[in-house]
Amino acid sequence: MEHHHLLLQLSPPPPPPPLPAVHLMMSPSFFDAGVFADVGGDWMEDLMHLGELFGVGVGGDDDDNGGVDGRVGGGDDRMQEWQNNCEGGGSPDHQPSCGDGDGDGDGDVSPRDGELGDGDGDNSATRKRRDRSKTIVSERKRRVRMKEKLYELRALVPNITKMDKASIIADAVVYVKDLQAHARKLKEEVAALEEARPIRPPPPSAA
Amino acid sequence: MEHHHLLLQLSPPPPPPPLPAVHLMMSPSFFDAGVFADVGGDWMEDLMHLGELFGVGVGGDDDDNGGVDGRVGGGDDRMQEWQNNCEGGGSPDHQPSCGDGDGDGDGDVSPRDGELGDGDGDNSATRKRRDRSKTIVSERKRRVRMKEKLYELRALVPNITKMDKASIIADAVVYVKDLQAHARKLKEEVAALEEARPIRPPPPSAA
DNA sequence: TATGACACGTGAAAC
DNA sequence: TGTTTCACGTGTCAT
Repeated sequence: MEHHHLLLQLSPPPPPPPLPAVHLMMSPSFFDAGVFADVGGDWMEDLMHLGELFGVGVGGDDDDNGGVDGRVGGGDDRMQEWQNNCEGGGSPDHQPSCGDGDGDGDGDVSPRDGELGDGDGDNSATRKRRDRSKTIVSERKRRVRMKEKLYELRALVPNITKMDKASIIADAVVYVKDLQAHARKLKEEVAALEEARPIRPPPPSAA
Repeated sequence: MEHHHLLLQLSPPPPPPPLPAVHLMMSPSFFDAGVFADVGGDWMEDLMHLGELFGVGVGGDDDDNGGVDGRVGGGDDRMQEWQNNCEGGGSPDHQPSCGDGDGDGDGDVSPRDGELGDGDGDNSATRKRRDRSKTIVSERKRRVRMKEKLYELRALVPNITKMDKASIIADAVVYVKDLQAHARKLKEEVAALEEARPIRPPPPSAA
């Protein structure tokens, strides 16, 4: 714990340092020889989908940020670490992340599909592969979106102690409580002050 | 098999709506016959670790929440979905979630260890298994902690539009901005009001 | 049927 | 050393 990282303590408006410089790297095994080794021919759609996040392929809504407010944190999109892309590479078939007992043999198509049908390269295995990589991209977008929201929340809270995701939310919680209490106190103070002088209703100043 | 789980649906905090009734279920295959089928003898520590979350084993700091304030959301610990517990069960060895090319044959010891040494059941494989399940539990605790922080943040924000994790944070962001603007306006209003009456400095009511 | 949200386990990395 | 945080891919459920 203690995670010193950098603890930059940025004030809300000014340039937001993109958070502790976590992971930020690109594994050399991506775009490596092993990726294009024994796969048949449909690795392209995987790369297209996987590349959506970078903005290289489709001009997409990568930076969603248009939901809450105007400007927020700025583009702090970063590249993640592609550990072992696990798809399109050495093991084309799914390794379902756990021994699931293979009770449901619904899919489980023959591996290394693609050139065994010769004519139709769009059998169920290819289709499954395709929308799997689409799911991966969607999930990654979802993660990025939540992280951005977390960053703008962090940018609003003045006293950040730690940079953990959970600690950011915790600090935001105490800050919101403080702010609520402060606003309430201020409000009743202004009420008492106005009550002391009934004449001249208060200048509304700003609507 | 198609283990349909059960969907126990216990409601965590009584007064506040417990969030969208997300997943909340317990698979019947946990504590099932398959778990104790062919594993040798060291499944106990796994269950002990895995059971820490429930509070059955170790009297631990499951409900961390004691960091921010007094009461907040209450203990909204809930049980997660144990899809296929993947550890200690049918496949004792690791299925590393992806074909990692097995370039590092560091571990990969013979499965069903534990009673083959008779005297020392603590070889490297067992040790690795053990601290792996410990990592799993730690990670799960981390997830629960962050979720709880998110819930108390949600409890503070009055106008919640959606129940998504990202939307909760987004609504909290706009609420904090509103609150800050409101407090600032109130503050200058009270300043103007005090300036209009210099005599008798206002009793601070609550110092 | 397809998409979104979620919890999970897991390797890497920072402490 | 071990612990903790993180992003990832994946299966499942609900819309």
